[in-house]
Amino acid sequence: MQRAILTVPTLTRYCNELLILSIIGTGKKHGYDLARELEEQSDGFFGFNHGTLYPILHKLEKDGLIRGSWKQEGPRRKRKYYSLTAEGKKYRASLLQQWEGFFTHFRAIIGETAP
Amino acid sequence: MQRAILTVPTLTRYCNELLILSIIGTGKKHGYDLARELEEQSDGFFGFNHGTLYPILHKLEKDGLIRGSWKQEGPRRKRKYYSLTAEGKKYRASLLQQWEGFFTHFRAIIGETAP
DNA sequence: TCTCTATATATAGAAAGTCTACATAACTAG
DNA sequence: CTAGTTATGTAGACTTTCTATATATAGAGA
Repeated sequence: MQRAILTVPTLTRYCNELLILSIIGTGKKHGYDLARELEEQSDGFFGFNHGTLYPILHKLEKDGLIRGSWKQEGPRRKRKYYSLTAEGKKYRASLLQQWEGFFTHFRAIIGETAP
Repeated sequence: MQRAILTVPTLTRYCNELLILSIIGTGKKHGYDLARELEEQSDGFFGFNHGTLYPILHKLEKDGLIRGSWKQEGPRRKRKYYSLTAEGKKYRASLLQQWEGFFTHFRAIIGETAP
């Protein structure tokens, strides 16, 4: 059997990427806004450190999965907005599929969570 | 809201612990056997490197979550068998609960996986 | 007997990735 | 005009896994 990319050791990284790609997928976002939306949508459960978020965004952009463009806003303020590329959409779909596999296998081993 | 311990950054570690505690929970196991069972039960999806597994077992033992005891087997062969302590059972239950919370929030953000 | 493979435990150092803290700057409300 | 929020970014510490190596027993096959 082919070993999944979403094994436990790489889990953190792929989960972060999936969260980011999913939120960007709902419309153009800049980094700071993205972190806030993640926190709001999860009732504070998830939260990116900025020192974690920005390097991941840079990496995703370098890999061609998202496209960033600076936008002048106000007289001096600039924000960098990101959107998914076609490759990014494919990548997100593959991560979702991997996630399903992970969840199924993981759940089978850890058992049910009845109280 | 109280921040969960099973956030994305700590996910890998807690997943590994949960897998280990779950398999040990089904009966006394030694390390090598544990790795094999994990691989078999997940159809090869999961697999521990030995360099990862043994340090985790030592840490869990040091923290009083599992108890290890050497057992003479054959004339010269020794194996170290592990079993869950009462504290380990509680810890596993808390990890399971955290996992549920994680999954619910994560799924809400990444959306459905329809093809 | 000898050799190769599997079983079994363990550790050292490399590699990957996140976290904390800091740096910079503009906007906003009082 | 000052304090807090918005906004992006980097450096270095820290945590954890991964790869590779070391050691030793058991069993199968030539």
